[in-house]
Amino acid sequence: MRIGELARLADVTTRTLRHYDELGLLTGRRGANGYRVYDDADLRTVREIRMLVGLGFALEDTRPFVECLRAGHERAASCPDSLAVLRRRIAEVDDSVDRLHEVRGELTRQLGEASRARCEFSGIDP
Amino acid sequence: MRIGELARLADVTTRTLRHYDELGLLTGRRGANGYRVYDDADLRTVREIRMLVGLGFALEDTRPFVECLRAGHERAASCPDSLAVLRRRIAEVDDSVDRLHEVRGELTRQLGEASRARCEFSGIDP
DNA sequence: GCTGGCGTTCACGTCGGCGTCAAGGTCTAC
DNA sequence: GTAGACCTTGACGCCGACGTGAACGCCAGC
Repeated sequence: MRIGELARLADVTTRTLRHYDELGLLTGRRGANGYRVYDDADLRTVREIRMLVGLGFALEDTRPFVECLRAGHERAASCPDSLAVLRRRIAEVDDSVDRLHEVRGELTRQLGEASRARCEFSGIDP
Repeated sequence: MRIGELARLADVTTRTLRHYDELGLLTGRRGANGYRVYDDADLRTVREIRMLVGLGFALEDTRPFVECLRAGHERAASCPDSLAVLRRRIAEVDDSVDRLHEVRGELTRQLGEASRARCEFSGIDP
């Protein structure tokens, strides 16, 4: 299939697929006329990339998964490099959640103090 | 005081202060020589901005707080607009935490499936 | 043969929050 | 009077993941 059809099937734009090509992430074959030619494996790969991006991975971090698929593995995450990136991402998410909890605490503290200040100003007892 | 001293006291760069000036966020007075002139209130404002940025606010979202201080209020968060932005940010944080929990669940699911796949491949019983 | 719908490459624009020059003006100390 | 430590504006660079448009090639159907 050509780039337009793959884009429709994978629900991305052709620009996105060309971008992946530029990055060497999804380097399809070329037809005699210079057109990019893709197959079902490429569709599978794009879907994998989009799933990972949806989980917060940078495109560069999806590379091990893509290569794992290209190596013939059923599951893109089953290669050592993929697993390492996966675990790293989990650690990042945990850190983010921790930081957000701290931030949330500080935000509510600020909200409470500001509300009290407004009540005093209005002469309202909290 | 001039821009360099304020930068030192607030632990930011002069570029940062000029950037705030460009945004109209911290428009100081000008001396006879064209130099920016700041006072203690400006220092307080910069510290407020940096604190808010540390809590994930965009610079534009700090504007209500800055204006609240300029209006003479003790607490930058005690004005209606500040409170609205504050509450909105709390909601954003809650959404982010929820999304990160979902992401974390999906990540561990992927990790589990990939590990099982590797064990089957190695002939190791999980 | 020509229109329309595909495809191609090149290359700049977007968003935020500055960093990092460059080219110059100002003020102080020696 | 001159070094150097401050200040000014202007303008491009950076990061990531594309959007957007220009200018062109290819091919099917009428």
